[in-house]
Amino acid sequence: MSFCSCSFLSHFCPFSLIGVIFKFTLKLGPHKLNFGCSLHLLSALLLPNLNAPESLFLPSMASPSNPKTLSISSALTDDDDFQDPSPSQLHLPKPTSKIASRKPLRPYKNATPPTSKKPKQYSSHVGKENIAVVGKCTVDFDLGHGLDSSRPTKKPKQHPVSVEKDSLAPVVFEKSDENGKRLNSAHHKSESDFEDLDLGHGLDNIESTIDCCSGVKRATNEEELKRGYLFKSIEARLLNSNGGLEERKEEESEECSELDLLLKLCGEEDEVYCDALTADPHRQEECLELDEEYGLICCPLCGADISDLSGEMRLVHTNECLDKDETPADVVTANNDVSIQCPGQVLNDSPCPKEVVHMSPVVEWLRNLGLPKYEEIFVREEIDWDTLKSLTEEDLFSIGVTALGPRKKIVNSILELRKETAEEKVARQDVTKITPADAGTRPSKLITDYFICPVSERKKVCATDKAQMEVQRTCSSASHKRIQKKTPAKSAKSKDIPVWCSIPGTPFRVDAFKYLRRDCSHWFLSHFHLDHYQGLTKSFCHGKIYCSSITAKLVNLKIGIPWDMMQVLPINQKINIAGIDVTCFEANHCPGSLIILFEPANGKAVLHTGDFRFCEEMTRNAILQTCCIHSLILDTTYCDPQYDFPKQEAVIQFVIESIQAETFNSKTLFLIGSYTIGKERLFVEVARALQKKVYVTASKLSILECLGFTREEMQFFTLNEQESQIHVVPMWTLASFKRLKYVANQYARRYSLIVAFSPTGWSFGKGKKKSTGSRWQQGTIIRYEVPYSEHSSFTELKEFVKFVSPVNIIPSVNNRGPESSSAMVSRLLD
DNA sequence: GCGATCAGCT
DNA sequence: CACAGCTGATCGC
Repeated sequence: MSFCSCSFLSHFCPFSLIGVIFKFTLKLGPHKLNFGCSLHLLSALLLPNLNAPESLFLPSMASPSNPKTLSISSALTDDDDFQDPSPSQLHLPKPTSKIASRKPLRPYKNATPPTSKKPKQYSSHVGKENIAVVGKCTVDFDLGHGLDSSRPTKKPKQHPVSVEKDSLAPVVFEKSDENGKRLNSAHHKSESDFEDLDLGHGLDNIESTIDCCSGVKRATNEEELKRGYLFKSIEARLLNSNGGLEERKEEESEECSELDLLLKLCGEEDEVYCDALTADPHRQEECLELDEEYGLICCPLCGADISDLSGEMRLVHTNECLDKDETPADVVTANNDVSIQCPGQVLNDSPCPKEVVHMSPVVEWLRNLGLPKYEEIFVREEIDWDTLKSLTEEDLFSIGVTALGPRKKIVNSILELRKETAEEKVARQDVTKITPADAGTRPSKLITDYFICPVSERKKVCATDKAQMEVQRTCSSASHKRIQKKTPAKSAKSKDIPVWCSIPGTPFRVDAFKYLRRDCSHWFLSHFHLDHYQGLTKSFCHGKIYCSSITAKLVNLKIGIPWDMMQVLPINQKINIAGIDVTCFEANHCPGSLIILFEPANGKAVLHTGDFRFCEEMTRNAILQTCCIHSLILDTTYCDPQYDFPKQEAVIQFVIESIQAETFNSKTLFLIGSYTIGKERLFVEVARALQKKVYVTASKLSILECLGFTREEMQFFTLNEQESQIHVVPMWTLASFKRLKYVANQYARRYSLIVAFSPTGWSFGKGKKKSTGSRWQQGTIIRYEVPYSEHSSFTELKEFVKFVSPVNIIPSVNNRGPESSSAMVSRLLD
């Protein structure tokens, strides 16, 4: 059944010697791997002075339709045509290997949240210590220092460009009823409908490395924190240090200064106070009850009765009114009906909220801090907003807030309030200085921001500056639009929120921590990669963070966000958050990555893919099969036909075989690149196939412990670098030969050859060879770029779009505006 | 000195 | 180019 995979021969053998290939079957653990037997002999003869050709002759991607088939190029033919195998290529059955048919990794359900610590002086960066350990060096060398002087510039990945929804050419798909999958009327399923679905075919059944553990527990064993390397880690320092709570100062002061504008634009002094910050559904119910008690609440823009909406949904409603600009569009009303907004309606003419909802700002504030249990104490002690600001830690202790955590939290927040009060004064002075000309170009803020300012604060602001009336008059003509910020953006936080970070019809944001605002209290994090959680710090106080169990563990471990700020989202199970149905699916990107389905009351479901790699299992998911997606926020990282890289299995197989070909030489060191999280599957499968341990650093192990590997899988990792010649290292250490040489020097005594694997989809881009790997060599260092991608290939993107058949597609990567957006969408629909 | 942020780089 | 992230400079406290 097994056939020789001779591809790697060409790496090490002179052409003249590759003519004859003997075959043998090598048994390793559960796998049979077959290699040309001449390989070992020839390679041994040639080492260490390798003189290999540039190209690789490797098994091509297994055909999707027949994963058992590998296309193997002739040893004497440069495999430059991966995508279009030449007729001369042999098509042989794939060796019986678990890789292709193996069940993906299962999570280790009982994994204890790790408590990694590492000495600060050892390394200040995750992964950097790897090299130090690897090299057993006694000197502190830094691979990042001055190794490469020529550094090309790079644009930021995501430009915070606001893309108007309208500018994204809506794509209308034919709704197919094929296999009952997509029906025009299959909209907005009820809870019971979903209960009837066969979830057995959902992603629950997909075994994966990125499965979530349910029931996340807080780091339970405090003792573990204090032991060994875990104690002094950067993570520990993050956890232990006190963070400042400054980041909202500017926003707060702005909100309060601009609050007057809105109130005056409304032409009334009435107070509206909506609970916009709580993530607690009970609280929203309370808010609603209060509203009803006092009467109607209308949208200040369109005048619709929004009394029946929750505070959150009122925000959504009014934001959408603002977003609609002059284009008549649907607006969510209290009855979830669709109404037409009056074009050009200005605030001056807008009906204002008629009644006031009084809720103690102190109670509100406590709830926002996640400390509702102290409400009773504060009410009993008759602490009002002003008194609150003068409370000291001793005061808190004396009234019964004895627990250290909450007390500190309250003290920090009070300090912040004091600062805000001071800044409000400054802000008010600033407003008085704005000339009408300035005001016309003033930056904006959501009208809904005004709903969340505590009544007492608003009163204060209202009572002051008459000059604001001037500003209001100037602004009113454009007041139905978002006004520009009054000062140039200092940071991303004050920039416009990209369209792919907001979920239309909901008050939710996804991966939008760079754009923290007070108008949102539901922050979704699709996965734990820097470009998605950037802006999230341990001083985060803008509401609740929603993410997978694995992501929550990492957020807690690496950033220090307390568990009570996070809510773990279940997989394949619909839950209700702030009145909106939310269902999560595994994204097949990195461990813990999620695709999130939002089903707002307006019936326009939004599917946010986060970063994802489409796989066939997704098409078998009953919920995705039946739900009509209105907007698809899509990971368009590789939205270009040139990125048609192979399946992960094929690349894994290539790496396994490449390593296998060399393991006879005990003086070969294999390095596999990895991100903080990501690429785990590659080195786990290598370990499994070769039945060898892989060396990881303590820091990396602490992360791996979060990822839900089984006990069996965890045993593939070792902290003893002597125990394995396969080492997992940060990707950046493999970025250049210069760095690799540095590593090689550290290993000079033990290893005569370094073979590094850099797994990334970019190795398949323009000007790259279309193969499962490109091989580069300098002396005794061999560097493979293997197109192991955790994003969807272009083909997969097209398949996914076809499967989902959305009305709108919103590209979330490389989206620099309407032009690039529609170009990507067009490519996907071609 | 520390944390947060950003630009510049691979 | 960009994946994801490292590094040093700077700022504010």
